[in-house]
Amino acid sequence: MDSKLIVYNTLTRQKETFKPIDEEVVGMYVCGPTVYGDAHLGHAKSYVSFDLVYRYLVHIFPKVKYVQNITDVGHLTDDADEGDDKIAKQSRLEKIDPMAVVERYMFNYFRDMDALNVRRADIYPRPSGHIPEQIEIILDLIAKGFAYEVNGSVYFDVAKYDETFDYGKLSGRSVEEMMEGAANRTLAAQSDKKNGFDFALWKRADPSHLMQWNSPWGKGFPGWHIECTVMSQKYLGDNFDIHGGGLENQFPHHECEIAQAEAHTGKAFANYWLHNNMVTINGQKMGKSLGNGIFCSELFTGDNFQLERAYSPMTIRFFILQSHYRSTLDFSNDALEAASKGFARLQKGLDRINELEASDKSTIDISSLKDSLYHAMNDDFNSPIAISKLFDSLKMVAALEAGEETITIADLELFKSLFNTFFFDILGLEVEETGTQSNEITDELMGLILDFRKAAKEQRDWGTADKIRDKLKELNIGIKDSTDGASWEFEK
RNA sequence: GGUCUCGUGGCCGAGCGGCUAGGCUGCGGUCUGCAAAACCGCCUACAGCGGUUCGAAUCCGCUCGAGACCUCCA
Repeated sequence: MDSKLIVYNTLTRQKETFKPIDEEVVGMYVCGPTVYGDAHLGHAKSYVSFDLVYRYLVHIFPKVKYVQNITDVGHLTDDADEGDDKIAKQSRLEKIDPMAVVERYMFNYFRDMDALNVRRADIYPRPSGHIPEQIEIILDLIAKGFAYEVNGSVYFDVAKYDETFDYGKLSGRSVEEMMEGAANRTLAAQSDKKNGFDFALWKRADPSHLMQWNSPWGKGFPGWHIECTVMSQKYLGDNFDIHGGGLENQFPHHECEIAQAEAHTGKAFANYWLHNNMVTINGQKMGKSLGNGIFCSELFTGDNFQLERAYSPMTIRFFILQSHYRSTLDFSNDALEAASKGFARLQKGLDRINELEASDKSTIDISSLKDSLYHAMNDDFNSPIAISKLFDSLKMVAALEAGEETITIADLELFKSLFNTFFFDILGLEVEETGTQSNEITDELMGLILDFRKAAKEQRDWGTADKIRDKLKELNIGIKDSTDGASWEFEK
C-alpha cells in the first residue's frame, strides 16, 4: 500500500509515478460521448475503464474532481457526409429538434452507464452552454497570432504554433511529416486554410445549419476541439492532472486540445494523458460500416443477432475489467459466458467470507494478499491482476472452510474489508439481484415444497424428488442438497 | 504509402529477460440416492524465421497477420 501509483502517460509513452498538482484534489477530465445515438459496447469499455481510474483515485486521494463533457454540438458523421453534423443528421432522421436528440440520447447514456454502475462525474459540461467561453478563447488565440479568420471561419495556425511549441508531441507526429503526408495524398477539397493541417476553431454556418450562434465573425458554430480545451480549463484550471479519452481521439482531437490550451495560456495543459483501447467483436473491429455494433441496451436484453442471450450489466462490467484498459478487448459469446460464470463464483465468495469462523491464530497471510491487490492497481490500474488475486483468495476461503487453515478475528476482519473494498468500491461491482425477488410467500412456499421433497426422499421415492427438482429448475429455481438439508435460490 | 500499437494454450486474458497469473471450457476425482453447487487434481502456450544473451513469450531484425490514426469536416 506504500507503493506509488504508476500510470502510463501517452505524452511520454511510458509509465510514470503519478504526482498530483494538489494532493488534496486530483483533477480529471475525460472526453465524453457525442449524444446522437445510444451507447454501445465501445462506450461501455471506455467509461467503465475511466470509472475504474476514478474509483481508484477516489480511494487513494482525499478528493477527486471529475469532469466529463457531453458533446451536443455535433461533428460531421463521416467522410462521405458533408454539411450535416451527427446530431443534425439524427435530428432530421427523427424529425425532432437537435437539442431533443441530445436530450434523448444523453438520458439513454446515463441510463446505460448507471446500469454498468459507472459513477457520475462531478460536472457534465456541454459545449452549447459554453459558447461565450469558447468565443473568448478564440479571440485570445487570434490576438496572440495563433489563429486567423477567413470568411467567417476561424482556424488554428498549426505552423505558427509549432514555431514555439511542439505540435504532435502527444501522438508522435511532426508538422514536417504531416506536410509530406499531405503532399502524398490526394486531397480533394480546397479550403480557406493556410495549411491543410490547420483546424477549425469556429465555422461559419449557412442559414440551413440547424445549430448556430452569433459571434464576432458572424453566425456560426464552434469547432470540435475547442470545447474540451475550454471546459476542462474552466472547471479544472489551466494546468490539471489527468486527461482521458479513447485511443482514436489521440489525433487529432487531443493534439489540438493541447495546442489550443498551451497557445492560450503559455502553460502546460494536462500532465497525464490516459487512453483506453477499443473493442473488437469476434476478432473484428466494431464499426458502423461492418454492421456489427452492439448497443448496451441490446447486451442487457440479448436483442441482437450476434448475441446468444442477454448478459447482465455486471457481467459486462466484470468482462471489461478482466482485461486491461489499454488492451483491446475481444467480444464473443463464449468470452461473455466465461465472464458470467466467473463473476457468479466471485460473488458467492462475498457470502462465503462472511461465514468464515475466526480462530486464535492465522496460518494464512492476509497482508500479502493486500499488498498484491494494491500492487496490481498501483501498476496502471491493472484490474485483471487484481481480479485474479481475488480468485486466488477464494482458494484460501476453501481451505479455511475445510479447516485446513485458520485465521484470527483481526485477520478475518481485514480479509472481509479488503475483499469488499475491492469488489464494491474499487472494481465497482455489485451483487446482482437474480431477477426475481424472494419474499415471505415464496419463502414459505419453497419451504413447503422442500418439505414434501424431503419426505419423498425419506421414502426413497427418487422419482418424485427429482421431478420436483427438475420442475423447479424449469422455473429457474435451483435446489442444492447438502448434509444439512436442501436449500434453494433463484438462478439466471 | 506514412506514424503507432498488437499477435499468448480449446476460448477470453495477465505477464514483458530466469521463478511455468487468473477466469471459462474439457477430462479425472471428492461429496451426493443421482444431480447441482463447492472443493482437489490434470491439460506447460507465447504467429513464423533469424539474431543478442549463460538464459527470451519478454530485447533486436525480417516475414506474415490484425488494429488505431493520417490534417475535407469533426
